[in-house]
Amino acid sequence: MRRGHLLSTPPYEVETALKRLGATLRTARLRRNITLAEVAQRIGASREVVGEAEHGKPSTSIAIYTALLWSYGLLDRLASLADPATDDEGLRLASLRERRHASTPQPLDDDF
Amino acid sequence: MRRGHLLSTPPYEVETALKRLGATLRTARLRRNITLAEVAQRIGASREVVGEAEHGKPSTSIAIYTALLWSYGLLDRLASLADPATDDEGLRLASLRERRHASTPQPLDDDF
DNA sequence: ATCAGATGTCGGTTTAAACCAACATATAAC
DNA sequence: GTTATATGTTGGTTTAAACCGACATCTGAT
Repeated sequence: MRRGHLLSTPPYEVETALKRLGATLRTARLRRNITLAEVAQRIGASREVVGEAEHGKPSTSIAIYTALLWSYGLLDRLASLADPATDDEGLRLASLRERRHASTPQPLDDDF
Repeated sequence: MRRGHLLSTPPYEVETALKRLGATLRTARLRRNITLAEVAQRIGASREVVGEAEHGKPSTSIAIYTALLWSYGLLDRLASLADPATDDEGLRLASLRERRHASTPQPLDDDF
């Protein structure tokens, strides 16, 4: 590849976090006693990519990871990953100034 | 595309969760008063893909999302998304039987 | 050791992600 | 209004993700 280096060689912490996430996804699946092929079919993906997600492959789409969480009933935690209410650093900064000079053309449809 | 439908048309809950995640990532960035171009450069990606992540694009690689969390100091939460210790359903099942018939060829290197 | 099931891997095809540059639009400040 | 900055969008290129089939390997049980 050699274009953006992010996908091939992400920061070490990112790589590590993804490996851990993958391992937890594998544990969740095994506990539910289903195979790679079975979850793959459920979420509409191939068996290989699910295996890659469980290995924490960085270049795999977030849809795969998310669909796995969904199939295990663990989806609710995802959306609150960067939850503004618990983003301490962000809260500190927000209290100073919410934003100096930015543009938010479409209010980034918050209708969910 | 039309091959796997997951990337183009994920389950509604998945789509929604990703949009919410994207919105929180945008909030986190704005609070830190940095631009798309700036975070993009920091994490080694293009400005466009960061914008897409903030819109919750499902087909974007998890590396982008993860690197954003990392740059905001919010990475620690990711790995515990499917944390076996708090996977209630998984715990229930695990107490019954840890696994009937599976294979874990390489112990999925847990060295982190 | 054998057998069956699960997972890993390889080769080849299709599709599109990620990139880049340039331009369009929107917002904020003046 | 104008200007400056940020974000959105478009077109084109490169690279590889995701797919599929077949085969290899590993594990667990017999």
